[in-house]
Amino acid sequence: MSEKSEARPNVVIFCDGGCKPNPGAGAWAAILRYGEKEKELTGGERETTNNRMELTAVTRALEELKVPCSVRIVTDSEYIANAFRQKWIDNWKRNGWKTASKEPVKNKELWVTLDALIAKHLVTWEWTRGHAGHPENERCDELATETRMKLFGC
Amino acid sequence: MSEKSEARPNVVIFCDGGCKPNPGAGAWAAILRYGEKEKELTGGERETTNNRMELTAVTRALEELKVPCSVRIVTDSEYIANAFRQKWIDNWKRNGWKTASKEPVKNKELWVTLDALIAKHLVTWEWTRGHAGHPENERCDELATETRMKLFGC
RNA sequence: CGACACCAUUUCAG
DNA sequence: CTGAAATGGTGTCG
Repeated sequence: MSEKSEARPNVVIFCDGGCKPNPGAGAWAAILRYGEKEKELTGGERETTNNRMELTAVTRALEELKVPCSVRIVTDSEYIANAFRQKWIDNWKRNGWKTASKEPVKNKELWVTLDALIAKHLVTWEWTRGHAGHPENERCDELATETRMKLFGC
Repeated sequence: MSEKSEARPNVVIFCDGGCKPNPGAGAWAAILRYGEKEKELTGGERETTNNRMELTAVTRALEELKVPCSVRIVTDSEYIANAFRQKWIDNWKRNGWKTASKEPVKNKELWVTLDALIAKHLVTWEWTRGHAGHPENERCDELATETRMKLFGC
């Protein structure tokens, strides 16, 4: 009910990423929804991991937003959702990007980029179980698979 | 070209196993080829799994060999082929028969038996995709199905 | 130890 | 085409 959030456009982002094999040829996809408008984004990399693709999907989607928004992000990656919902990332930043077991956090550059994008918006995270019939999640899955096949023939 | 391998008879083993339903009534079959000679083996169990039948097929075939041989084993089970080609079994032995995800390896007794048999021979593994027209693989498939029907009527 | 995701093969059912 | 079981692997975190 704050004046701040009322001023922001409401956007929903669905995203997914995959890799075949893992690690290997990967692809990602995202759907941005703003009112009646929808945009689909997708891309791939020849040598990557499943988690990097999941991170890339969110990041690329957020990069589309030109003004501060209220964003609901729907992902099936607990790796990503928990990093923000359970504040893992706050701990990482606090202690020099080390995990709870003192190992360096993987994919740090991607996390830093994502974290900076997140800061511009009012973000709520929603986790949905993969392959459980969620329409937009399944659409992203298909899109990413399609992209991977187009780009890498597998 | 080593004297060791020249001394060994050259044998080829084709094998397959199945289960209907899975788990349930299963059967296996193997073809041993040594020069012009061929022997067919088959058997079944009332309550088993697909993978146990695949393992049993190889094991029973190897048990026929009375002297150390050069053996080419042709299977459509990546479960079995990878256990040896990708050295899964070495890892299992190293860390107390736990899988990569710390679960106990299934069918351990069968693996141990098979591993001991393997050690007596010079074995090369060949994987062939199931139901892809490989004549001996299809023959084994037929044989096993026949056995399952004879023994369990299904 | 737990969780999620990604992937491979086989075996079946409809 | 749609399911599920039997088995394995990696990517990542608490």
